[in-house]
Amino acid sequence: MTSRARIEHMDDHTGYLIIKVAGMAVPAFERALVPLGLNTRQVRVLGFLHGESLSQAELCARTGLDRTTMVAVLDELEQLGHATRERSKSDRRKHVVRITRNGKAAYAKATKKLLRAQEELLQPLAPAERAQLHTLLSRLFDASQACAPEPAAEAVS
Amino acid sequence: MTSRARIEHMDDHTGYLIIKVAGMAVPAFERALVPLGLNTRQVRVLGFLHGESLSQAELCARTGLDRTTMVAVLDELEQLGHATRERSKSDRRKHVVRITRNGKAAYAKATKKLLRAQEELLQPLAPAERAQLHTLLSRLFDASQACAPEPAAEAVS
DNA sequence: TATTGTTATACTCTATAACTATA
DNA sequence: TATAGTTATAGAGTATAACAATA
Repeated sequence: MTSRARIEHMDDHTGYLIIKVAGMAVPAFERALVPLGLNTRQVRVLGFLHGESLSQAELCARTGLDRTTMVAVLDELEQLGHATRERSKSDRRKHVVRITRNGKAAYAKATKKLLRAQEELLQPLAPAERAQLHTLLSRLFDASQACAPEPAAEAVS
Repeated sequence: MTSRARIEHMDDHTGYLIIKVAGMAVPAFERALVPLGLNTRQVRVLGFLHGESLSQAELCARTGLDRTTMVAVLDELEQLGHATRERSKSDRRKHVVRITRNGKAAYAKATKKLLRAQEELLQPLAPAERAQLHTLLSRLFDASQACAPEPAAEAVS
């Protein structure tokens, strides 16, 4: 070869491809929630409240959000009428965070919107390929989680 | 089942999985470059300068970076001795940005570090699966690019 | 002394607009 | 008038530390 090998842009690497596709997914999801007046972070938190009432610290542990950020998110959700805070009777330092009926309805709508956005994002792939992609990404994510086990968080009353 | 359908966390959706895996990849790549005193943005810009000299505006078009951000990145690269700026003779408004010998060496090292980081990230997957993942992600990305065609940028002197 | 939630602060990123010099 | 590069500035987002209440 007359020198100058084909230029290898880091943009072509699989790792960077992941980042670029995520860069498409993030705004797509945020856009999908705009009509509901919600953002993905709020919806994520609602998702963890769907089955059980948790303290703010426990919500932080599950979502990976900072506790100062969690204060802001819950302020927003409370103002929207999607969640409530009340002091725990067993440990008065803690707040029991509950999702409201409104919050559950909003979460259901949000899930539909997000699934539609995902549908659009994954449209170039056939169903079997989407399943493949899901499996491959799950394996990558699970492998990383195996290293850093999270301490089990219990529900509060 | 006694009501209460299985809770469907948005964290389990493929779209969100992409975001989470990207959330692992970004810091992994940044960490890989720390020993070289570089970040991914700088390396990306270097990658586009590898074959040809470009104006800042053309670099912006290719990388998608804002022109004010590009100023900062090139300030950094210039200070590191990895790139140079000089006024174009054909159009004195433009700067011809060139990668230096040092810059090429740094880019080569950075590429190795990034490939190793990617290797680690993709380790849970067999080679054939990595190729699959690459193909699937490429299809998603290419499909999105097909909508917004970029105007061809020419090299400068 | 440690933990829960809160507030205040600082720091980074990004986006916008305004300015200059050239065309 | 429009473009290339630069600078200044404001906003959002994030991270840190300090604080009050409770354990």
